[in-house]
Amino acid sequence: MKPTIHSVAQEAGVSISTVSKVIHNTGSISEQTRKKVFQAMNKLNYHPDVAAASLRGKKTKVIGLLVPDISNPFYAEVARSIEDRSRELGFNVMMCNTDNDAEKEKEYLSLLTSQRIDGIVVASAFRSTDLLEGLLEKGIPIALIASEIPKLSIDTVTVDDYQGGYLATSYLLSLGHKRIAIIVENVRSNIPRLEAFRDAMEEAELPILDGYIIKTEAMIQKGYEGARQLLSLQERPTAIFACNDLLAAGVIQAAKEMGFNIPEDVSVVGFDNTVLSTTTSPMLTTVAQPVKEMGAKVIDLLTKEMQTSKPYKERLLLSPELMVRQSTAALP
Amino acid sequence: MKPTIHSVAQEAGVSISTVSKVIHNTGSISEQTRKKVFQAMNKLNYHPDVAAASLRGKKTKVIGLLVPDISNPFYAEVARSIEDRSRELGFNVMMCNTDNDAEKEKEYLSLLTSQRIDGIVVASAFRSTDLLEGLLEKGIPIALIASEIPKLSIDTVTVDDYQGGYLATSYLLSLGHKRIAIIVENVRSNIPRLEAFRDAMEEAELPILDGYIIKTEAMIQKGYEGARQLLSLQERPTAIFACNDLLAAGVIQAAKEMGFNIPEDVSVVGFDNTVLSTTTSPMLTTVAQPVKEMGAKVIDLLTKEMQTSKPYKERLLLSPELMVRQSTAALP
DNA sequence: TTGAAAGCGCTAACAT
DNA sequence: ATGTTAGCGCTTTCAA
Repeated sequence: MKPTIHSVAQEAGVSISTVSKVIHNTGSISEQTRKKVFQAMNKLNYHPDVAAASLRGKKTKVIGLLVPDISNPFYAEVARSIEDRSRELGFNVMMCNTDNDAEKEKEYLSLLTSQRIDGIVVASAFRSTDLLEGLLEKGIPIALIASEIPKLSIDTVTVDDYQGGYLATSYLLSLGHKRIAIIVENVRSNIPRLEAFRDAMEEAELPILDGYIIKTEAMIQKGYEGARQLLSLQERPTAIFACNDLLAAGVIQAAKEMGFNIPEDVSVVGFDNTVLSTTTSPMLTTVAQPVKEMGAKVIDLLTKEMQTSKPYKERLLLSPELMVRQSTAALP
Repeated sequence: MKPTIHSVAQEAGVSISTVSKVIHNTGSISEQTRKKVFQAMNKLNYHPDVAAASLRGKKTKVIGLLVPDISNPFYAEVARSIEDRSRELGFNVMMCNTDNDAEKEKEYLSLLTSQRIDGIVVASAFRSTDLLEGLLEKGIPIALIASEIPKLSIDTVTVDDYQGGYLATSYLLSLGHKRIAIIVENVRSNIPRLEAFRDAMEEAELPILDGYIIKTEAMIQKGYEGARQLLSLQERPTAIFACNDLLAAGVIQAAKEMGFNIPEDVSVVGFDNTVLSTTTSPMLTTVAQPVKEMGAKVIDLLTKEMQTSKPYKERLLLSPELMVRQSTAALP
């Protein structure tokens, strides 16, 4: 039998409330009693039952995490940083993969709310926001990471996507490229990246040619297909900005397969700075998101929210950094 | 206020036990009452509180997952497959990163046991096994995936590591390679891979040269260092078997940097068939683990164990498959 | 400084 | 077919 607070009390020859006080360091107990209780806990290898404690209004020390897909290296790194910080603060993380699918998002949300979790971190797209709104109204602490929902007042941590897109585009521009194409993922975070691309091109008084903007999903295969399409164009681009590393990896594959050299014939820039960016060949020039900091920050915001529901929400935009590697070169 | 079984009962004008019966479809209730209750649940948007239910001896529907590092693509894929199957069966997954560190393993185990989880899946190394033994004795369902502890009687799902190692080595042998080196990770699962390597070499009556066996950790950087070491040898290997894709990616980097062509000068074989194996250039020949099946199987074993503690444990060895890509070639 | 007792939301045995 | 009731392990007044 698992030891309970009763068995500990019995073993120590005190009442259960005394044991509870010792555990939580509340009330006042004599040094002697405290020692007895600790001994009993050790002897029985007692661990308080969090479920029972949470029934009495305490917290569960569990945080729900909704990601599109943990096997996507970017989200794996996000998850890691979140779990690290959570553990430091004594929280466990419940992992949910939504595939950005509205049905799954809904299912998980209901699953999580019946699990009495203390808060939710969302990295999933949530194209339908009413569900989140509902939880927000109920006062369940929620925070967003690497995804934004502008119309909702909600704690958010993202990289500055606009700045990232601008960084990537203007770097290609500075290299002398004029025919630059972009492959974006069809999610909210990519909108500012595309916008920055447009702005940078306009500032440089350069046109975005027909068919130079491709919207697709975050898969290597999709990047591959997009690149084949772009590189088959009459006027093919000399540089491609792929809005995440997965897409960029596909672009590199396609370009090589079609006989183009990287970076001599085509420059490629990615986004995220995942492991992939160091295993492609040439290694990928990419926009780095400060994932460690983002994960830590989002948990800090969430736990702050759990303590006292703040009247205002915070929106953190961390700065991206361009990692120049070998997939980009000056136009000859 | 969160609705409780009481509020539902009141709303529906019945007793709480009737509501409970409706929820669990037990006892007998009239169609009419059932409908009333469902309506009330919907109206209040009621979700049963799992914590409270679990207090009464029911299950928590939570599975703990211990992986070394979720940001390692292999474990990310393992985690994904585990979560998928868990969700199908109505379980949530609590994610824990141990870094194969004994301290963290211990901490998480104690954290998980006080969380009243229904079972634990372990992919972490657990060099010290007494902790697991303790849980096993307590009757907590545990299952291992992609890691083995031969001396413990415990449900286990792994790829046939010996066969995988044999597959890789004999493929290189069949290509005419004679000077083959190996880089292994210093964990249990790699022991049979190394053993198979030795056996295959012996059967081919080929020696394993001095310094041709390198033991290290699963990091790109370590693979890189290992390869630099190997390729600097007087008698350098013509083929390198890296016991996971991360190491193999490092090997490819080092080889290229030193001016060797792959596969012309050096053949490289990896293990795991993660995303990385398709983003390296050339793409990596590697031993594929059937991750989807492994994840599903381990959850099936675990849930079976949760229902009735079987007197015997199962050990599943799934077959690996060699994925031949472009990093290997016949010796000229 | 300590202990008794009420109840958190729920299930299940037992009554009706 | 439906309701009453006794806890599950714990926290937290309140009383001693």
